[in-house]
Amino acid sequence: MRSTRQRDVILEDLRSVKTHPTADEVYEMSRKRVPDISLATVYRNLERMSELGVITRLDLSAGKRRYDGDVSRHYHFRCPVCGRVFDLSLGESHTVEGALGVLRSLRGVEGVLIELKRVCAKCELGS
Amino acid sequence: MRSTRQRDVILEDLRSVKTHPTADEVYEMSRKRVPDISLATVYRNLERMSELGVITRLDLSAGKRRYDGDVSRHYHFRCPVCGRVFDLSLGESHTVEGALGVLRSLRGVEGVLIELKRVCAKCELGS
DNA sequence: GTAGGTGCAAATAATTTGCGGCTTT
DNA sequence: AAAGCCGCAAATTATTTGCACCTAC
Repeated sequence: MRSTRQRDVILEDLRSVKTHPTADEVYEMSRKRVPDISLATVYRNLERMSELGVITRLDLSAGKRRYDGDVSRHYHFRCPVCGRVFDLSLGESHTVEGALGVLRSLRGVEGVLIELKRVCAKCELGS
Repeated sequence: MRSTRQRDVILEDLRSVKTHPTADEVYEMSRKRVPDISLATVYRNLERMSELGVITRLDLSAGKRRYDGDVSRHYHFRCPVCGRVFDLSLGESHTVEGALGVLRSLRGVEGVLIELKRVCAKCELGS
């Protein structure tokens, strides 16, 4: 994958925020520095970079897909009302159970989704 | 909400399967008994019934929304490769932690998503 | 009788793709 | 120069909506 102005800006922009922007939101950010960038390019690059593991793709909303510039191991939760996606720290134990504890202890945010990145056997086995 | 042939068939069909069908899949099922049912009617009814709590709407895939005829308290997980959504029992402890234990103990299926049905404070507080 | 429901077709919304031209390497 | 990108516009996919007709209560 070679380096282009568009790709670099998209990645920088994605990494500069802690929200988990949609392709559209990244497009609006990147347009400020590369005014004639196209939405298709943003989609293509986000897709490409998530395939390569440079960024993370979040399929946590039914409507829009979101992206995360942080590829370190952590979980997310999403509010079913507003659709926002928040980071969830792993907690002291560094396990999912720990993350659930952190989630419960948060004042205000009660949490919605926890994401575990594994694949079911049916898929690993081929089809 | 009054009872119509279409609505009744949609609900029966949804309840008759343990997969978590998309609107499209429900449409294909219901068409067998009500050949001239329209996809719009299926969408409208699934949406309506999930608002009323008669069925559950699952926003677990980025692409398609899925529906569950089982409204009892339970969680789901989704394979990130094939997109299928499976039920996850709550386990002996009847808690999320219990469900995670069940998930881990399953041979083959290792799990992907856990869903907690709560809302974040920002939403409860108004906006 | 009428409020609510239905089918159809058109409209949105999110994402993907074909293609001719431009840029890295 | 060649492979890889890009912008644009058209195509797809999932879902929603407007409207005229229909039907359960």
